[in-house]
This record gives sequence, structure tokens and C-alpha cells, in this order.
Amino acid sequence: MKWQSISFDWNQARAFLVTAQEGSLSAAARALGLTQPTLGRQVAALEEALGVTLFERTGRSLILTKAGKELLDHVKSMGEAANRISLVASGQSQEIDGTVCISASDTMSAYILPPILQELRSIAPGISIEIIATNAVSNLQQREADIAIRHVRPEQPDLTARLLRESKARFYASKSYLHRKGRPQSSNELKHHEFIGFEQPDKFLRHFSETDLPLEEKNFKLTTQSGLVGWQLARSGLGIIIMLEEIAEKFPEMEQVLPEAEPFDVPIWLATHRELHTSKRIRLIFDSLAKFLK
Amino acid sequence: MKWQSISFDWNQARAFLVTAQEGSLSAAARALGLTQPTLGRQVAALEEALGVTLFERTGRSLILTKAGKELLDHVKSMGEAANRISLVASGQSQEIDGTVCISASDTMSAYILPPILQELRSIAPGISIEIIATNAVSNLQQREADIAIRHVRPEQPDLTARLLRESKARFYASKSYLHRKGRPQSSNELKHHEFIGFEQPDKFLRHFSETDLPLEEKNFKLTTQSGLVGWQLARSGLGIIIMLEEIAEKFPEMEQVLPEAEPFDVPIWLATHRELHTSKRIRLIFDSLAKFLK
DNA sequence: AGTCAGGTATACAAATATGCATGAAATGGC
DNA sequence: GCCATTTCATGCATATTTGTATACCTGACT
Repeated sequence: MKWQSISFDWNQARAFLVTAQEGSLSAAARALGLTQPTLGRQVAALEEALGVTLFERTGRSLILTKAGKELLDHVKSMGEAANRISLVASGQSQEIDGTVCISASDTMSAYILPPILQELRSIAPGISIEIIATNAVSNLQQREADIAIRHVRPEQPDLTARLLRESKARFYASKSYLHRKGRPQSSNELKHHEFIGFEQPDKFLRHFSETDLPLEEKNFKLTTQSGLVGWQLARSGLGIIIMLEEIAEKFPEMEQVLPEAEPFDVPIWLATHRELHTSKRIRLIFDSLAKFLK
Repeated sequence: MKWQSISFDWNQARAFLVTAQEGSLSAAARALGLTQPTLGRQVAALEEALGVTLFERTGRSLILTKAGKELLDHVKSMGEAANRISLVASGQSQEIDGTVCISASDTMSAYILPPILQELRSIAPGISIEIIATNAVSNLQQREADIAIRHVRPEQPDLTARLLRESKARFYASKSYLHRKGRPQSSNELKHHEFIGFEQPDKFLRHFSETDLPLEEKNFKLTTQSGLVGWQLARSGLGIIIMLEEIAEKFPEMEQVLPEAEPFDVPIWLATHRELHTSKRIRLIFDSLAKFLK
């Protein structure tokens, strides 16, 4: 094997990758926890070493040259390999101390996780836990999180997933709202009510297209991507919102809408990357979450 | 994109890759042009950063741990990407100065190339030329050479190849040998002569299996992987050898065996990696070689 | 037009990594 | 069994890289 061709500075390749993807040296520096001059020098050194101009310096920002574009694919693939290294290494690591990154919806993070985290802290005081509270489905492949709590079946390959249980969700509204607008007696009456939606209204509506609920876009005058904000809006009497029973029951000012109707099934899945499941640390948190969430 | 997972030191990954492949820190240091303490510290730092033990230190040499084996594949793929970066960069580079690495058989290198190199030197004085004289088919993919002169059609993908011409090869022997053993008059008489072979006798014989020459393994008492050594052996009268006409004719003490027989066809191919063919420097040498060898 | 935000390039001090020299341990050959 | 050789680990002077502070540029908005 001839190693000459790979003996350029690999950190410079990393600098190029992140700079190209982030769009500027400064952004790349922030992403990598380095400084802008360092990234600038690394990229310049790589250009020198390869004998290729990667970026056109136009004062304000950098734009990739043709040669830079040609190279970017290969640097990306280097980055993907680096990502796998980090992933597999975390899995192989049998260190019990360290950080575990958990991704969950914001409502789960705010109302379900806190007491569980308390338990986890006493079980494994050496482990730092980072919560990614987002309703976007995080990408476990790209290591945005080590463990994800989800309400849809994880379909990506290379994932270890466990269905913990089926939770129930219902429509809720504040007593003040129901007092003002009246309590609907049948699902048909819902069409005259105001709902608080998640994300884009059309995307959210698709969930209800399978049911026989008469909901249209005009019912969703308020929409947010944040479950917590939506819940606060509902608590303020601004409309009807869907919420897990176990969370809603903690709020006495909130009342079930159509209490006789069947609740919606909401599965609770726990997922991690297959490689990570061999790690003592991840395994411990995964199993404990499974136990407490069940 | 989350960059955290790729922000470990990529040069340490390189250190791990080369160390694992070369089998020792010292060998890796030689390969990379660094020193053994440096490689040792880089590998140790990577183990620290990933929280994984990569090698079992058994005093003399290092052996990969299970975790190390798990990671090696991914580091290899990182190395392959790095290799492609270097390859594409060389192709994109429009610098005329630099080094070009040419691979050719040792006889070609010794008897055909020298006057051509003289020409190249005057055409492009800024280019350094490195000759890899070997009869092993060098791997252009792995960048063992930039340009290869071959006698078989290059079949690997991603290669740009040009058939320069069909050269002729014949059996030759020294006059002293032919005087001593007698000049064979028909191909049938060859079976009583001694031949000098290349590489493993069986491998070499396969080339003649398609012809009707009565050669067997016992005819090849002398074998070498070096064309130059073989030729010297033949010049010393030790046997019959196959050689390109254009080379053999420079040696008046050597004489064609069975001069009426048809010579063998030996194609001369010039090959380079497709990516490299866009480089001014490589292109210049490639085209010049094609011109002079034709 | 002027200001401001956000970007890149450069000078210099501090932190970091590298190479050299050397010691210790283990393998292979005599 | 011993010696020669090869390999990994460590201390220290040096070389390199990094970060801080700053100057300078560009494009957007008032």
C-alpha cells in the first residue's frame, strides 16, 4: 500500500468539509469549536497542499470553485466514515461515565421526563444527560441523538427500536373555552370549534383524514411547531388541542372534549442506533427509560 | 447537521489506520514520514478521545482489540475517501510543476525509457519524474503510480488507456549458448533447450499454452521476477529468453532463436486514472510518452 | 449616504504537538 | 542461553499550530 497520497493533513479536509457545508469560515469555526483564523489557515493550507483553489474569496463569503465542488463529494464521504467511527466507538466504549443524548418531543421532555431524569440521576450519577427537545424527527444515523423517544414506528435501518406501550391521546380544551363556546356533544359539532394545530396545518390534517372527524383547514387558525406553546395557548382558552391523557390530567383547568369518544392510540417507541446498543452507558439509559416509561 | 461527532482529530484516525495496516507504530511512522513517538501519542490520544482501547500493547508489537477491529473498516473507508481526494485534487490541479510517477517493467525502464526521459526533461524541466520499475501490475487506483506502461490491456474501471502499438517479442540466446547447444531448426527442437522464465514457472507457462510450443516446466530451470536479471543471465549464455525485438537488437552478442518463426505480439498500453487525465502535468507527460513510445 | 452586522485576513503571544535521544522489553537467530 | 535487533514508552528542547485582538472589507437597512 502506498500511503503517500493520504499523508496530507486530514484535519484540513475536515476544515474544508465543514466550511463548504456551513458556508463560511466563521460558521465552520463555531460548529467545530475552533476559531475563524484557524479554519481559514487550514483551508488555505489544504489548497496549498493539493495545489488546487477550493474557494473563490469574494470578500464577504466564500464560494466553491469547480475544483472544490469536484472534491466535496469525496470529503463528504470521508466525513460520513468519520461519523461512523464516532458512532461505533461510542458503541464499543464500555466506559460507564460520559454523555448520553436523548431526543424527545417537547411535551414529553417537559412533562414526562423530569421525574424519570431524577431517577436516572440517582441510578447513574456519572452520566451526563443532554435533552434534545424537538418535534422534528431527529436523525439517529447522523448522531443528532443517542436515544430517541418517538410516537411513530422508527423505520430507518440499523436502528434498535422497542415499542414500550400504547398511550392514549384526546382533545382537550380549557374550561373557560368550553364555557364560552359550549361543550360539543357529538363529533359532528367539532366543525364549529377552533383547534390548535402542529406544524403545517395540511400536514397535521392528514393524521385525521383516516378518521371520520369533520375537520378542515379552516378549523386550524392557530398553529405552532411547539407542543408546549400550543398547550399554553389551549390553557389560555384559545382552542381545542390534542394531548396525551397522562399529561393533560395534571392540569385541572383542562377538560376532555367528547369524553365518551374513543381516544387516539399513540405508541411510544424507544430507539437507538444498533451500534450504540452495545455500549454499557447507552444500554443502561435505554433500559432505564424503557422501565420508567412503561 | 451535527458536527460534534466528527470533531475528533482526523489525523489521529489516519495514525490508527496506518498503524493497524502496517502492523506497528514504527512501520507506520516510516510510511507517513513521521516518528514513532508521534504515532504512538496520536493513537493513544485517539483511544482517549473515543473512550476505546484500540490496541493491546504486548511489549513488542500491537494487536488489534475487538473494538479496534470493529472500527478498522470505517477508518479504511475514510482512508479510501482521502485517497480519492488526493487523486481528484491531482487531476484538478493545473500546476505544471510537480512530480509524476511512472510505472513500467524493469526492462522498459532500463532500455526504452532513458532516451525518452531525456526528451521529457527538456520539454518540461519543472516536472520531477519518478520511475517505479516493477513487473508487478501496479495499482493505479491506489495511486502507486500516476501513469503506467503495460503489456496487457488495462481492465480496471475508471482508467483512461491508450493502445500505442503492437511490439514484437522473440526468443533470444547468446551466440555462446547457441554455439554450445546448437541452433534449433524447428520449434519442436526447443524442448531440448533451457529457458529463463519470469515469476513462477507455471504462471509463465500459461502464456505459451495457447501456442503449439512444446515447453514444459522442466525447460525452465532458471526463473526470476526481474527482467533485467533474466536478460543478464541469457547474455551470460545460461539459456533462451523472450525479449522485445527492439531491446534485443541493441545487444550484438544476442541472436534470434528460430528467426523464421512468427514473433509474439506484445501490445504497449499507456494508462492513467481518469481523474488524473484532466491535470495539465499528467496530461503533458502522458501525451509525450504516447508520442515517443509510438 | 451612513451605519451596522457579519464576514475574511493578519500580528503576536500562548498552547500544543513534534522530533531526538534514550531506556526498557521482547522476539528471533546463533 | 545469550546476543543482536526491533519495537514501544518517556523526558526535554524545539517547531508548529492555535487563539486573541484587531484591521479591513462587503452587503443590507434606515
